[in-house]
Amino acid sequence: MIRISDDSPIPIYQQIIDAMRREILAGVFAPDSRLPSIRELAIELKVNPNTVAKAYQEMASEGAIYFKRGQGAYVTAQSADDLLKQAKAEMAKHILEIIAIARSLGLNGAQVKKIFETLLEQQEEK
Amino acid sequence: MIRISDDSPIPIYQQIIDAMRREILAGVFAPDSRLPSIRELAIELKVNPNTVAKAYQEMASEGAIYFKRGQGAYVTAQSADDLLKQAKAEMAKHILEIIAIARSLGLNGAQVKKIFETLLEQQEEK
Amino acid sequence: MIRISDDSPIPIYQQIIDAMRREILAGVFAPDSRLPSIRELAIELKVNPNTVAKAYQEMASEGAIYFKRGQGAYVTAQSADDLLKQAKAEMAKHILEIIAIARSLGLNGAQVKKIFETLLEQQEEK
Amino acid sequence: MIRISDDSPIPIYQQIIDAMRREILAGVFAPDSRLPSIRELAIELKVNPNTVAKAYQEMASEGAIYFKRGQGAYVTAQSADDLLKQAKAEMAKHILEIIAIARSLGLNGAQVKKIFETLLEQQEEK
DNA sequence: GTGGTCTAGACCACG
DNA sequence: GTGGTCTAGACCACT
Repeated sequence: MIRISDDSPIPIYQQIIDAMRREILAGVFAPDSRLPSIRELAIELKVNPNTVAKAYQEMASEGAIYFKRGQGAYVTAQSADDLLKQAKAEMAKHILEIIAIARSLGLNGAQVKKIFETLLEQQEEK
Repeated sequence: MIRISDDSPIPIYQQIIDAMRREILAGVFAPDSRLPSIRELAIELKVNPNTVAKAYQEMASEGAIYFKRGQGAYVTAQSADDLLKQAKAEMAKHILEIIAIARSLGLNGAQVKKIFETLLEQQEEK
Repeated sequence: MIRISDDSPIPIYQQIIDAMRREILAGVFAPDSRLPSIRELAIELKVNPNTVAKAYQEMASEGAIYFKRGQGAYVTAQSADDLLKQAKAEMAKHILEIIAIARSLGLNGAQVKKIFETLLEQQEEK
Repeated sequence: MIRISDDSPIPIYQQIIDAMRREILAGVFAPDSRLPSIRELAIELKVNPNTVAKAYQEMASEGAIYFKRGQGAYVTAQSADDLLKQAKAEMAKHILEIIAIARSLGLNGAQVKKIFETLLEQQEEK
């Protein structure tokens, strides 16, 4: 199930994209399997169909899914592979940000690593 | 001094805040010292004065700086400490994001740590 | 026989019409000969019968085929001639499009001709 | 000026894209020059702003234009070059179609060429 | 039933 | 002023 946060700064259609990406990666939706229809998902998420359509459209233009006319949306075959690369790129971005902050604090790599490990442990306990 | 990226997804006012924070942390602006005026900074950064004003307002509401009527903006005394906390909070956010992505890929803590270290080394070489 | 592309931007019913036209022109279906039934063709093409029905309806309204009650669809007698005209009209449409594009590039007739010949040779080699 | 045909089968947002592409190619909009704002163009074309926004969004995702926050849309530097390639690709598609039709009629290359030239002359006289 | 297009109108962030 | 997001609701083509 997908949870949409209405008061998040992240646009709803982006939240849908993120959620679908994760489900595809997790294997919930196998390659060439059918995704929920725009209308179905819109009702389930209590969101306007246009918003879901925008999310699907975006994923289609990225090549992660494709449409069969009159039949709905399907997962692209190599979708999971591409998504994995994208996910890694995402993580790299965040690490870049962390490094930038660390530098402004005058921290070196070893210190950054330590902070990361500490936070990682804290998060994992939850 | 500060470089503003016009086509970054990060709002200009936010870029200004980030930059000022780093300069305060680095000691460029000491506690109770006067910051450049809105107009000066706007001209220097080739940016709309409203944008600089918004950045200063935001920082003032965070308590990092304060205004003296008719005299401009000054750095708050304990500002550096607060900024450090904020910086750590920022880093924590990014790490949270990384963990969230890693989990959607089904990775465990050890694997995440390894990826982080690898990426960290790659970035540091640059 | 006929190949239907499921992910083409061209509607399936249109693909069926195009294919049937070519087969009639090629003499596969002689005048007044019986076409495959809607159900048969639907099964053969792995397509919804409604889609084949739409294609046949469309062709019937163009006069290319006609229905005998309870007996199926038949090729119209002068159909081949009409189809030839239609085919030429189709080609004319495409040429019109090419000219429109060429004009927007500021090319004159001689230049368009040359481009066409070059591309034609390239395609024929395949 | 752009003319929008309301009863054309081509979507309005696509017509806008086509028109803008041609104007960029024709040099009406130079690289890094500002395009009319979404609202302006919407009023001029008597069309809903969302429709213009969709056209602009599409062009941006293709890399033909880019947005400066709060300032409007601008033409990408190498936009004209890319558009030229796209235009040639478009023409190639049409030629492919023509050849496919010609083959179903049993025509050879020389005959196709002749038909093309005849139609080209007819069109140019208009 | 499916998605695609379009309109109208609202609210928001950014400059 | 700029574009971005979202809703509501309509109509259409395709299967």
